[in-house]
Amino acid sequence: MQRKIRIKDISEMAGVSPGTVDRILHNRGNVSETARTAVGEVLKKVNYKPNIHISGLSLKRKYKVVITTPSVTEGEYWESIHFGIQHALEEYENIRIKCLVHTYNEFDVYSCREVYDRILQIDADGVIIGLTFKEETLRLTRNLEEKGIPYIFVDSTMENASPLAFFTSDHYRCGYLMARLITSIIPQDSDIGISYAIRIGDESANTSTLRQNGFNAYLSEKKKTHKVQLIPYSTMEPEKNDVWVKELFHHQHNIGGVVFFNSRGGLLADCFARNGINNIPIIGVDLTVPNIKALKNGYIDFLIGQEPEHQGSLAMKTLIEYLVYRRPVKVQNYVQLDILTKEIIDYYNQFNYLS
Amino acid sequence: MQRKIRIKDISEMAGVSPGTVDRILHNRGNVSETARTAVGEVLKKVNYKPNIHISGLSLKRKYKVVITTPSVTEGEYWESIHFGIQHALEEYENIRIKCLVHTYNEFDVYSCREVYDRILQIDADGVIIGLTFKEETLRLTRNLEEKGIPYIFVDSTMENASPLAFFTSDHYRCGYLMARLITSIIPQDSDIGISYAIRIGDESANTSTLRQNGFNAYLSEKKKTHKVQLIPYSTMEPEKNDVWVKELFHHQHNIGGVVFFNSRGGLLADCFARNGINNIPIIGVDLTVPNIKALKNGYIDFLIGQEPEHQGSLAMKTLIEYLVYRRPVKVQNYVQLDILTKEIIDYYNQFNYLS
DNA sequence: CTGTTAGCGCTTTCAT
DNA sequence: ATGAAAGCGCTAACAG
Repeated sequence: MQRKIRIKDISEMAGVSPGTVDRILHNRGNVSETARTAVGEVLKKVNYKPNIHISGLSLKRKYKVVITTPSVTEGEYWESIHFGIQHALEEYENIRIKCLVHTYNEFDVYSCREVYDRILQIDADGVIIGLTFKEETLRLTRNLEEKGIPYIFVDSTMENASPLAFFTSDHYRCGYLMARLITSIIPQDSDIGISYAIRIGDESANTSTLRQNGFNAYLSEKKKTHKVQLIPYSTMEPEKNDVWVKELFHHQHNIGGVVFFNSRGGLLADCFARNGINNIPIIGVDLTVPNIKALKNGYIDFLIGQEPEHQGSLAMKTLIEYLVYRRPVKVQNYVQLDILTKEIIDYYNQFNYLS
Repeated sequence: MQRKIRIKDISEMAGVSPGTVDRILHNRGNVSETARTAVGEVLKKVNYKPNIHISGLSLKRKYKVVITTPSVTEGEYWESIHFGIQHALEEYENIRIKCLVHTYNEFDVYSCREVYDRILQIDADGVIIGLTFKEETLRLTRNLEEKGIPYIFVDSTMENASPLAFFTSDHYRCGYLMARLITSIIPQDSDIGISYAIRIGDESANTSTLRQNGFNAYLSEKKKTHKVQLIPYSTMEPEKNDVWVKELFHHQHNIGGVVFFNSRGGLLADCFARNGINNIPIIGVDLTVPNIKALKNGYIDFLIGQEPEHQGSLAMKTLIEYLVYRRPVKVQNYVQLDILTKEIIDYYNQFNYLS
């Protein structure tokens, strides 16, 4: 294992000064073709890996990064994404990054538009986007592209956009997995209840739909004959939920298990608990505080996690490495899908070890 | 958000020079009581967080770290642990660490003793231990303790030792989880086959036993009435395995599912495949290459992963931070237990994003 | 266009 | 016992 190669080593090999090598590495211009080729030759031979921490030490450049996601509620999904972003910033503490967080109301497209307009006023170096409204976001990304500002998606991605990268879980596969799990633990002839969130307006949540598609795909691929019953759920008028649930379950019913494709299933589990509905397996997504509580209490059987901290952290790290070194970026990045149960949820805390 | 506090800031507040602050921070001695208390006062007030990357830049001290584990086979469990350790070393590239890897034959206590004797000759700054033989390891750790050399366990820990820390999964809980999973997918009145590895000598694998205990605990807690049938498995005489398996399954049998508590289950799955035994759910541990293959092919239904890369990486990071800053260390560290299925195994590749 | 120099935060060395 | 100064690898500012 040889000594690490430094800029000084390269400059000596190429017969130029360290300053010139630096200029070449960072495309700062003011370099003769001769010098460029000489250094290029050396770079081909040696495996130079710049040390970003030390770069940061002398890098005067300040970067402005905008983060835009739905509003952050404590203990919920988006908070984890933001934690991950913070974690990356701590790891790259030597790079001077100003983080501007702009959140919008995910149930209100006007709020989103307003926030996006504000973002477009900012002369940002990069943007991390957690999207909800496709049309609005498309307008944003088009504008960013015109300005040459790179952007990265977290949580989900979108057609017709050209992000620098995206970090999401495979929502379709998530639904597919949920179908496999629920069908493996309920009787073959029972029905499956699907909880769906009532939304105002025509924007249906992208990720839930993808999961639903994956779910359906599994059922038809495996020729499963379970009937599906929809269970409405309202965030706006929570008092209705109990009524709906009662209606469905206090009659004769054949529901063997329930799945939910959005992250609010813990609340449905509460609703079941209140109405004395036990022994119905529930499978859901996201490790929000209410969901985890329901998992621990035994109301939810499986939760699928999509590593939000990891998504946020990877997005920010990727953006930083791109901004500082123009490091080539892999566009499609699918994070792991975690299956959590009551038995192992206690060990599910990432990033709590050292920092 | 205020500017980060530096040593220079502290020295100015305490009315001493940066050199003195450094001496205090690192317990290098040659400091008057007056200076120590003055700086101590300031440190209490401000939240100084040293920057280990920059420290490394000027740190002349070289550290020698010994890694000792069972021999590493490609695609197997211990390789992942070593990958994780490498990953941590890359992240802390500025710290000069010489890594001495000493592996032993995990089926041969004499090999282990020999390796440990060699290790004791080394004047190491720290040791990372993946243990197999308890008695031998106890002798090693006693000696290390006498010499004041800190050591960290990965994969499993041991009573009567005083490691700086250990990073393992909760094996008991792992077995408990496996019991929950298998019983939720097999008929109530069917038997469960348990594959066990035949070992030479009286050393039974610690981790497998713990898993077995957890498994049994679940069955009795939940009053499960499944009968358990043992299926021997030999690494030494693989030709016997087919015979045993045939014997068990070609008679009338009532085995609804099989679990294995060691990492070699993929081979048993192969054995099943060769003998035309399908449709028997198998649950196992560890994401070795053969296991993953069997999972993808549908021969294994669930694999439990214990984040070996993470274990290795955390162990090394912890050791480094302790060596450089005497950072206080949390002793007991349980990593996550991952439940993997065919559907999501493709997304299970850690550390593949940026490095 | 290019080499030299100073300086980032930290540790180490060298005077004092 | 302590402050001042040099230097780690890198980038930025300056002088040519």
